[in-house]
Amino acid sequence: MKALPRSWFTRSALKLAPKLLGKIVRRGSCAGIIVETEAYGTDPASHAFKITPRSAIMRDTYGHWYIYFTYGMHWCANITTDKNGIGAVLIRAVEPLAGLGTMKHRRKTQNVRNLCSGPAKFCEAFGITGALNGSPNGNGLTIYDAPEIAKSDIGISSRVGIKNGTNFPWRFYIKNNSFVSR
DNA sequence: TACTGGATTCACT
DNA sequence: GTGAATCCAGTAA
Repeated sequence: MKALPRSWFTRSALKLAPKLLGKIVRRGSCAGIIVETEAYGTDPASHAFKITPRSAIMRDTYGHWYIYFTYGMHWCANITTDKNGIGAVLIRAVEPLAGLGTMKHRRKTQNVRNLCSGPAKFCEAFGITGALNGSPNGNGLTIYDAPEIAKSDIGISSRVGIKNGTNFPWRFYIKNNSFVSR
C-alpha cells in the first residue's frame, strides 16, 4: 500500500473530493475507507473565503492536514489541495477497517456504525487533534492509494446557501454505504 | 479587551 | 425536531 504523494493533491478540491472516496486513511493502529468527503474552495462557507492566519494553510500548501477546532468541543480534519489556488477537502465519514477496539474506546460506544460517521466522530475515533494541523500527508496521519470508486457509485449533494443563497459546498459519498453520515 | 458565532454531536421530547 | 454543550478564531472597538 502506497501513501498518496504530495503531487496527487495538486488539483482543485472539487476535482479531488470524489477521488478521495475509497482511499484508505490510517493513523497508528486505526484505519478505514473514506466514504464521504466535502470540497471547500473559495465559496462563502469556506474558511478560505477570507484568508486568515488560521486558513492560510489552504492557500499555502497542498497535501497537508488542516485541522481546526469548532463548537467548543469538536475537531475536523481536512487535506489541503490545489497547487496554484485555495482549497481543502473535509473528511466527513470513514468505514472502519482496523483498530476497532481503540475507536470504540475513544468514542465510548460499541456501535461500529457510529464510530466514524461524521467529521468530528472520525477525528475522535482516530485520536486526531490540532497537534496534527499543518503536517504533511504521511506524517502520523496518512491517506493511502486504493482503486477509484466508479462514477455511478458516487452520490453528490450541495447544500443551498445559508449565507449568500449560493450553492455550497459539494459533498461526495459512496452510494448505499451505511457508514455515510446524515 | 469584549463579543459573536461556528464545515457538530448528543440527549431529550 | 429542538436545544445544550463549550471554546477559540475572527472582528470590532
